[in-house]
Amino acid sequence: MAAVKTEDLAARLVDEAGRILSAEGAAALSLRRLAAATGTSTMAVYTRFGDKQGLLAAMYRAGFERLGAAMSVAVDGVEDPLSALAELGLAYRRAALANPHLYDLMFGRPVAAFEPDPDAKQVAESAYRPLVDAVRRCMDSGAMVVGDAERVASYLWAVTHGMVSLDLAGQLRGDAAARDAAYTDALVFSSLPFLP
Amino acid sequence: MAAVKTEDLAARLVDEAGRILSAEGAAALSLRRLAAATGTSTMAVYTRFGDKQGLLAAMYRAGFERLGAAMSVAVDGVEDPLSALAELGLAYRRAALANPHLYDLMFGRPVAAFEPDPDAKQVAESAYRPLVDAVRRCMDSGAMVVGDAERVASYLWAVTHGMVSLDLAGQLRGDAAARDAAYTDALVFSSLPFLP
DNA sequence: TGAGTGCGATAACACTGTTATAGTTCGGAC
DNA sequence: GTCCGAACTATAACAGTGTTATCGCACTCA
Repeated sequence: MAAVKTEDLAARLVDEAGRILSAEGAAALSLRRLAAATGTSTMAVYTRFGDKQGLLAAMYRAGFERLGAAMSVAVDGVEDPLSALAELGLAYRRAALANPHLYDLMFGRPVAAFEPDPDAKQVAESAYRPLVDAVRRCMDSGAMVVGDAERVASYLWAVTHGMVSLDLAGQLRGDAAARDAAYTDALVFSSLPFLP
Repeated sequence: MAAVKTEDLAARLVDEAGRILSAEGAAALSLRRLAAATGTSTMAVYTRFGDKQGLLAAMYRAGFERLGAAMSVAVDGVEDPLSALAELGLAYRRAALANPHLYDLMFGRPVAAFEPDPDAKQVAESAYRPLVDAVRRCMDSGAMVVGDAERVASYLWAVTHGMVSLDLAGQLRGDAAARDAAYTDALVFSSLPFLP
């Protein structure tokens, strides 16, 4: 028994923790529960991640890595720069709605004032990179007025994040179809100030 | 001793809980701590609010009531409809930055998957009303293209909320002044699509 | 004055994250 | 083959959490 490499155990802990978080929320994610589900003891978390915060930080990193990957895939092969921008927006919402609790961990403080360490924030930056690149492509191709790409990207991100966040908090009225439509409208509105 | 009416005790519990939440975050808000600070026992929370969720719901309500009041005051006496809209946006951010943890409670799920009950959401709606009114005034006065005021207000709210939320999560780069500027820029950008 | 009733204080229960201790297992050296 | 050393893990204990049952007090009303 115990034919599991230690490297795999760390990954399995993060995976299983993500599963519990997605399925039952932050309140259900206890170390005893996680240890039982992974077939080990709570000490595994402490030797691997230091404490629960370390585990959450690893989940935070994994979440942004997956988000960044999903965003990259979304624009892969899309020629038209404005279409690529729209695809990014749609992919962002899709990822958030597919795993709301993980989204909470990444963009809120669902558990005990968890503060990501600086190098974890670097990973968050990398998920933001495809958006900046897409905006820059729009400017280079003349689809957008030339300006500060970072600033524009930051604004576009705030719009998508705001819509998704209000949606998840139950603050947007209307059924699912109406909220879908409101989101695509928001994508259009957000880019209008920067079109030539 | 004990010259405190029961009505006052409920209010004092909510007040003191808000103080602890603002000062030290959600992790520090325990019932024993709250009871000690208020000079009573944990049972007071259970007889008044049922359980901790009930206390959080009361705080949620109080937060939105204060937010709505702050928004109403912000537009009070402002004649120009577009200026009123801008004042609302600034007041919103001011309120959020003044009490980030309460903002988390209202727009996220900082503690144990707390779900506000429907009538508490009604209070949240009332805080949203001044914004819809301001948009409608813009449309009536010709400062904005006539359209669905609720939909436009929802979009404007998403922009402000998105900017504030990313700011609080530490996802916006730049110093305080730069983030202030980015916010006022965002207020301008957000209204551009609806100007005549 | 006395009965009744609602409310708060106390203490216990099951749970949480964390840590100290002890045991187990695995690798390599003689 | 045997033994040592060093990780790692399981177990159990500690302080703290939300919650609840029990008990006693105080206040109200007849």
